Amino acid sequence: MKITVAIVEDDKNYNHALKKIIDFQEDMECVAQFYNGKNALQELEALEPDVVLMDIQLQDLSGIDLVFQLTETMPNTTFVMCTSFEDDEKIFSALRAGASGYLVKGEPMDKIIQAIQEAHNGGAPMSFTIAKRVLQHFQESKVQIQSLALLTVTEKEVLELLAQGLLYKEIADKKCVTIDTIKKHIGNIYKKLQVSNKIEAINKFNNKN
Amino acid sequence: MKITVAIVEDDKNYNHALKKIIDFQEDMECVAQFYNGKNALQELEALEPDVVLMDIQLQDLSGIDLVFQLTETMPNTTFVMCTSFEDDEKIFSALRAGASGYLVKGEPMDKIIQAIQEAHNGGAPMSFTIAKRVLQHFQESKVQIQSLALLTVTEKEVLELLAQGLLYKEIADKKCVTIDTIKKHIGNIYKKLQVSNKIEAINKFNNKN
DNA sequence: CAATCAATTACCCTTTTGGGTGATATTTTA
DNA sequence: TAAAATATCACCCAAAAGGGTAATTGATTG
Repeated sequence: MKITVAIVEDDKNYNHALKKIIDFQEDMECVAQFYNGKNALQELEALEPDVVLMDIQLQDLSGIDLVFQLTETMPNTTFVMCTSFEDDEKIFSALRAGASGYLVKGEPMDKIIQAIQEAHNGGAPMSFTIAKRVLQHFQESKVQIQSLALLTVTEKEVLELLAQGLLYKEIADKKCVTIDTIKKHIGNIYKKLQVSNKIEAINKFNNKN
Repeated sequence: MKITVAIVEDDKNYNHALKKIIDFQEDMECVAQFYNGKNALQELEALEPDVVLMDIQLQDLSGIDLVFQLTETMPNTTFVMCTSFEDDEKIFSALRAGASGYLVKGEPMDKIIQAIQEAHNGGAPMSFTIAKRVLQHFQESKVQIQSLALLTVTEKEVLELLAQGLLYKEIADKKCVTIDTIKKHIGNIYKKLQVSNKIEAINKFNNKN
């Protein structure tokens, strides 16, 4: 069985080039080409391709929104984003929307073929630069982790519970101490983290900011 | 210039096998082998290898803690984790600690060589299964995004500001409305998200939980 | 051994939140 | 067009959060 592939890409030349190289493969077949988001949204569901190569910036719709909707109704299809520029937020929105892979254009054609196969096998093909961004996303939290190291064990436990949305009273009950003790701990936490309310503290805890 | 590589791995056989294959490469050289964390911690800094292959579970220390400390003092060294099993939490702690790559053992040797090169070139080599886990991590948030779709544009803006740690008053000023309006919006947000305080709302917004 | 740190409790006070009700103008939708 | 949703403002009230001071106990550390 050939892997069926659909292309959603408004650059006609690139779209055609992709089709050519896909059809050239023995184990692949390009079953549809779309040049805008609207048509893709209407017709893709009926086609049920194995893999969709999706441009991120279409004129009419955002490829990310498209993926967000289509992954709901097409559980057996995997989506690989293709984009000419890498914007941090775009990468993460696309991954959250349900994309299985993320390639930058200009990737050599054999890499794209390899990515289609990898995506179809349940993998997560990512371009060199994209994988690096994803890594950096995790490492940004390191600074926060270090500031959390200032906290005592009890303070960390309290902050953890606070981050879960518990009230002072509830934390006090859970730890079997009075609410005043919890207030004191939280006051100390705020001083150490140099914040002045729950949310700022929790943002540090959750390595946001 | 050869890429200098150090190995921290308590399985002697695997450690030796890695050294052999690395030294076999024309552009690489294994400059040190460690069989426990303590020695590695003491000696790695002086060696300044380009790449360290680090086992996650050493008998004496956690490879993750080791990476956390060493990345501080060795900014020019990249760390690639090697592990025999993939535990979600371990993966993300390792990445947060500063690892640049993450391989599962049993990866063919040529993949490991390729990973060393990729890591040294600033990339983020990850085994197939690891990359997939990382992807899934992002996609877990999709449910939350959908519940946020219930909110109106204004409500989303208010929630965004709330999540940044602004007070009602500050949000009101920024949007040039009264604090009562903001209170009303926030009340509506809580009803729609079925929560009863800031933190629960923000946790949904930040796709935690 | 003295000093510091950690955890605990208490009491004071103000500000911030959250929930309720009600009203008005505008826009969207059925 | 009538009904529903949205955005706006107001007032009331109670609960929760945050900041200050002070004191006790136990553990750790210089």
